[in-house]
Amino acid sequence: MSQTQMMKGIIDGCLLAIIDGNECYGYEMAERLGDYGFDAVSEGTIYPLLMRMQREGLVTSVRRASTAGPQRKYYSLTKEGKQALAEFILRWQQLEKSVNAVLKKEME
Amino acid sequence: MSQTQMMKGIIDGCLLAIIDGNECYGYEMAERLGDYGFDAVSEGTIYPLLMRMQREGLVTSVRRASTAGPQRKYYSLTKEGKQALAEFILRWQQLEKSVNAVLKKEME
DNA sequence: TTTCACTATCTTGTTTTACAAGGTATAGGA
DNA sequence: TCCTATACCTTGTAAAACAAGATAGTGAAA
Repeated sequence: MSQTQMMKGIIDGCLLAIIDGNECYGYEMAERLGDYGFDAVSEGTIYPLLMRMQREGLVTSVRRASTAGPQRKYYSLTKEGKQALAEFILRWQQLEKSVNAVLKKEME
Repeated sequence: MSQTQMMKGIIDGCLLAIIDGNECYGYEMAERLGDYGFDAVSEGTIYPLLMRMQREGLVTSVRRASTAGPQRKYYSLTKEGKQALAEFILRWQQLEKSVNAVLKKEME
């Protein structure tokens, strides 16, 4: 069991939350997740995820010049994306509750 | 994003916790997870997981007769299994902290 | 001036996960 | 006798997360 495996499906929601807070681009999202305490999330994970979420209509993107390198692709949430984020939060809270219930009940 | 995807890698740890609490068999673990608030976890998920964990030396099993059906396969944790459980708990707590940090910081 | 480090995106191929669906078999009750 | 609940397992599928590496722009040091 790696940290990796526990991440599945959760990064999506966290990306939505970050984008909702403020228009953001992939490279920065990876850094931010690191700041929040996640194991370094690889770009090979983030970019395909962002592209999938765009395909699904949860986010839109615009390219903008950077002062320090190639163009950035800034993402924003659509109405569907905001909805998906709200649903993610509910599911996360339910999951948190369930796992903690198992750990608490079984660990004493 | 389905509930499913958020589960990845977490069921393992919960099964270890359940087994640690008390010797248990697969069919019952599925029921218990349901009781703890998880979406019904399919047997197609649980049995392969248990077999993998046995292959990895985290659990051992013994067959015992049941009063109400075919033989049950009771699982117990090995020393390695207890170790894996302890590691899971740490990783879970770290994950919980990180996700909540993202949600809190970005949602205000 | 060329080379290095950092910034930034994307692709390919692999491993693993979770599951749906279905198979097998035992026991007890209607 | 047949149904339901109990109990285990297998096969095939879709998707997730990543490692590794390709591509390219910028600026600063050497």
